[in-house]
Amino acid sequence: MLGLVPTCRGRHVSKFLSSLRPCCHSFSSATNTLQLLSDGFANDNRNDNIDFLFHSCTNVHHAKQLHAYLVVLGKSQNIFLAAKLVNRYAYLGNVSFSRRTFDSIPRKDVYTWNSMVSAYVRSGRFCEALDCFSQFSLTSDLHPDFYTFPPVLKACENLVDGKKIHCRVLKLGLEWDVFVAASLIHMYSRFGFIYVARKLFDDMPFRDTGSWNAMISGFCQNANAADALDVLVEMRMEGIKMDRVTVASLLTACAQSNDISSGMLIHLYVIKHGLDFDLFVCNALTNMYSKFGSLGHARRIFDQMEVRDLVSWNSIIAAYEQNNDPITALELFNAMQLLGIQPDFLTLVSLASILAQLSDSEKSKSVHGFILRRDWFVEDVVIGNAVVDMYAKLGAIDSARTVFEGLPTKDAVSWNTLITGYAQNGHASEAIEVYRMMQQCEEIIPNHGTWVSILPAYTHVGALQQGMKVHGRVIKNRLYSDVFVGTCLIDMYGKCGRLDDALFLFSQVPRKSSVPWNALISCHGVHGHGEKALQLFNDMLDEGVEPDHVTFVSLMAACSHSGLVDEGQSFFHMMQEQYGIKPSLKHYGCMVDLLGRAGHLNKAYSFIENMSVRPDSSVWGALLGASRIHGNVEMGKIASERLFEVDSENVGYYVLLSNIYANFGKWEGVEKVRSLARHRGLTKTPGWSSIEVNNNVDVFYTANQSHPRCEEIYEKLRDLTARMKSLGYIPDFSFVLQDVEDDEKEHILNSHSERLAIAFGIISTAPKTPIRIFKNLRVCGDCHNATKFISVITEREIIVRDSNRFHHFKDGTCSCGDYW
DNA sequence: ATAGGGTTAG
Repeated sequence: MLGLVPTCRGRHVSKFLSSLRPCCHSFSSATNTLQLLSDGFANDNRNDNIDFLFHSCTNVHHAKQLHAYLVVLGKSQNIFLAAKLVNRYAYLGNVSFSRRTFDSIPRKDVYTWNSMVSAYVRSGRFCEALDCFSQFSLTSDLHPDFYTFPPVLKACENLVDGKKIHCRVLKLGLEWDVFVAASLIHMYSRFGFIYVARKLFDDMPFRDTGSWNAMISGFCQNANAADALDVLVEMRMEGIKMDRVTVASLLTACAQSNDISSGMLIHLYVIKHGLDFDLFVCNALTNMYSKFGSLGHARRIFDQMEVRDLVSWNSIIAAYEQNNDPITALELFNAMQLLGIQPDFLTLVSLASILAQLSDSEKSKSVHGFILRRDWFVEDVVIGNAVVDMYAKLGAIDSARTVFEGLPTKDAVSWNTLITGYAQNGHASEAIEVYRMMQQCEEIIPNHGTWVSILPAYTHVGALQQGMKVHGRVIKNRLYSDVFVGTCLIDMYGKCGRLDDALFLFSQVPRKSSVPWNALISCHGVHGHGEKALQLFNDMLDEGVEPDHVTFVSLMAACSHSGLVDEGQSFFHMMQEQYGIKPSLKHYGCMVDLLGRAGHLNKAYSFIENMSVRPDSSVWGALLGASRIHGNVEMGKIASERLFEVDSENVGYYVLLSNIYANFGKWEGVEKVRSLARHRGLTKTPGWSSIEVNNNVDVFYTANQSHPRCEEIYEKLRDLTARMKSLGYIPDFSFVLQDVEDDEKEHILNSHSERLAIAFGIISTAPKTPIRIFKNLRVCGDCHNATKFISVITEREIIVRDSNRFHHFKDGTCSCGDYW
C-alpha cells in the first residue's frame, strides 16, 4: 500500500499506521480503508471500514493524525468524514477540537449539527449545547429531527428552557418518538413537575422499558426514593421487567435513603437476572454498600468485576475514605495509578480527604498544586470545598482561608466548611465572624451544615443568646428533628448552663443513634453530675442504643469530674472487652485525668508507661495538670519533661509548670520556665472572660483598664473584698505567679478577668439575677474561692464555665464541691 | 452515521 501513495503522504500514513500498531485488530482494516480513501474509492460513505478507522483512534493523538491525513488527502471537508471527526474528538473528551473541526465545515447538514450539539452534551457543557442548538435553528433552513432533541432536552438546566424545547418538539410532531418522549418525561420530573411527566407518560401510544426508566429516575434525581419505588410496583404489575438502567437508578435511591432491605432485594434480582456483570450496576452496588457502611460487600463487588472504569475506582476509593480507612483508600489510589488510569476531579476530592485523615501535609500540597495546574477549581465548587476542608482538617487554617478567598464561586458548603474549620481549630471568634460575613451574602442560603458549624462556635464562647437566635432560625426552617442539628442545640444549651433546656430538646430529637446521648452525657459531665451521666448511660443501653467511642470519652470525663474513679476505670475496660473499641489517645487522656485528679499520681504515671500507643501532649498534659492540683513538684517535672518532648509549642503547659513552682515559692524555677518559653518564642495565651448582657458580649482581659465602666468595676471589687474578708475570706497568694509584695499580690488577684466580668455582671444586671461567665482558660483557685463568698453577699447564682467544666455557685458553695 | 433512561461528590 505504501507504494501507492505519494511520498509526501507516505510520511503521514506510516506515522499514523505505526501509532495504530498496538491495537492490531483494526490495523489491517485501517490499512485497507486508508488505501481506499487515497485511491478515491471511498466516496460512497457506506464503507464499514470507515467505522473501523475512526474506532481505532483510541486517543486524541491518533485522531489528530487521522485528521492530518484527511487534510492531506483533501477529504477533511467531506460532510460525512468531518462529522465523524467531530464525534470522535467528543468521544475522546476534546470538545474544542470537535468545535474547530465543525467550524471548518462549509456546508452543514442535520447530522453535522446533531453531532456538534451532542458533543457539547457529552462533555457536560450544557450552555454551549443550547447555544449551538439556537445557532442551528436561527442560521439554517434545516429542521431538527428526533436525533436532535434528546441531547438538547438533557442540556436544559431549568424548566423555562425545557418548555420552549417541548414547544418545538410539538410543532415538528416528534413527541411520541420513544427517545424524545423519554427525554421529555425525564426533563419534567427532574424539575419536580411530576404530574406533567406522568401525563405525558400515560398518553404515550407505545411505551418501552426506557419510558419507565425515565419516570423512575426522574423521581430518584429528585431525592424522592419512595415515589420511585411506587412507580416500580406499577411497572412490575404491568409485567415489564427491570433492566440494568432501572436497577442502577434504584440502587442509588436506596443508597441515598438508607433503605437497606430494598437495596438487598434489588441486589438479589440483579444476581438472579445475571445483571451482576454490568459495569453501571456494579458501580451502583459498590456505592450503595459503601453508603450502608458495609465495606466488605462493597469490596467484594469491586473485586469480582471483570471490567472497571474510573467510576468504579472512584467509588471504591471513596468507600474506604468515607468509612475511616484512609490507608486502604490510598493503596487503591496507588493501584489505580499503576494501571495508568488518569484521576478526575472526583478522585481528587477523595484524595484530599484521605490525606487530611492521614495528616500528610506534604502530599496535600501537591494535591492542591495538581488541581491548580488543571484549573479544576473553575470547573466545580466541590473540589474547591474539598481543598478548603483538607487544609482545615490539617490545622492549616490560614491556607484554608486563602484557598476559600480565591474560589471562583462559593456556595453554602464553602462557607460552612470554613466556619467548621475555624471552630474545630479553636478559633471560635473567627468562625463567628465568617458566619456574620456569610449572612451578608444574599445569594447564599444557610442549611443544616451551617447550623452544625456555627452552633459549636457559640457553645465554645458561651454565647447563649446568639445560640438561641440560631435555634429560632432552625425552628423556622423546620429542621428541629434533624439529629445533628438537634444534638448541637442540646450541646449548646447544656454547655451554656441550661441543662433543663438540653433535656427538653433531647426529648424532641430522634434518639436511635448514640449521637444525642453522647452530647447529653457530656453535658452532665461538665456540670459535675457524674451519677446522672451514669444513669443516662444505663437508659441508653435499656433503649437498645449501641454506645461508641465518643460515648466512652464522655462517660470517663464525667467520672473524672465527679471523682468516680472506680466507675471510670471499669468503663475503660468495658469499652474494650464488651464493645471491642480500641482506646484512642482521648480515652487514655481521660484515664490519666481520672487517676491524677483523684490524687493517684503514681498510678497515673505507671498507666502512661504501660500504654500501647505513644502518649501525646494531651496525656502528659493531664498528668501535669494533676501535679498542679496536688502540688507535686517532682511529678510535675517528670510530666513536663516528657511533655516538651512531644509538644514544645503549647504555652499553656509552661504556665502550668511555672504555677507549680510558684506555689512553692520556687521563684528561680518560675523564672527558668519563663525564659525557656520566651527562648522558644512563645507568649502566654492571654486569659479572658466574657459575659453576655443585653445581647452584647463584653470581653475582659486580665487587668483590663479600657472598659468604659472600668472605674465602677474596680470600686465594686474593693467593696466586695472588704465584705468577703469580714466573712472569713483569705486571699490565696499561691495563685500569683509574680514575686511581689502581698499588697500587690492582692491587687493582681483582684484584676483577674473572671473577677472583672463578675463585678461587671453585678453592676449591670438586676439584683439577685443569675450571672453567667465564660473563661477561656481554667478558673483560678483563688477566684473560685472568692466567687463562693460573692454568691452569698450578692444572693446571686453565679455560673462560671471555664475551659474544663462548669462551676455553679450558690449560697456559698460550688457544684463541683471544690473538685476540679 | 447522530439520539433516551444509568454509576462516583464537598
